[in-house]
Amino acid sequence: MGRNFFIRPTLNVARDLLGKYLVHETNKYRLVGKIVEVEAYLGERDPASHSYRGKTKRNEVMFRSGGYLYVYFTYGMHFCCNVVTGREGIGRAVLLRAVEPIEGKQWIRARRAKSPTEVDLCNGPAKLCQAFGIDRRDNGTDLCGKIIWIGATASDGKKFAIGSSTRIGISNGRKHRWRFFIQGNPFVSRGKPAK
DNA sequence: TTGGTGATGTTT
DNA sequence: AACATCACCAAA
Repeated sequence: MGRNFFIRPTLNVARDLLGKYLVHETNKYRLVGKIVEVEAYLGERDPASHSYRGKTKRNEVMFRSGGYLYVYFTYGMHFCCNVVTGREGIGRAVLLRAVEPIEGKQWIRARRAKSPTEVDLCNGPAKLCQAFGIDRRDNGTDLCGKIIWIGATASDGKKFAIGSSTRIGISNGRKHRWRFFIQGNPFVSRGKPAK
């Protein structure tokens, strides 16, 4: 997708990311996953967002213009990745929470050796990053480049129903239903929304 | 199937 | 001290 796809209201980008492909390509392999679950984080108006209190060294990438990858380290062992949205200067992004493996499954399985079944390979934000080999080195990657990008697919559009719920694993901003997923898709994480 | 907890490091 | 998580174990 081109830059203009990302420089739009965050909630629209979040819903439109569903059904699209996340691609990670190197000279060794090409990994592709269909995005089935995301969460929107709306910056200064969202107490659950990393950018709620303004720009820091950690969240600097969130304040770039749309179309960059914000990767953060969490819980002492995991990485999660976000698609930055909107104009430069506002810290908003969409967390990628789950994808359905499409291509390069041998590499994905190798990285996710602990995963007992196909659906457990990428059904969580940290699992997804582990499966796709995304870590702190990928923070700030331009998604309009040739290494990690978002691809349009045939399943784009209105061929599936979009479900929504409150976001998972947060303590502030619980009231907002800013988690979106492809309804009925088995590769959506089974994490329950926080009450 | 559900719920509790340890692992582990960065940020506040 | 909390944290945008995961894997493992025990209980029912």
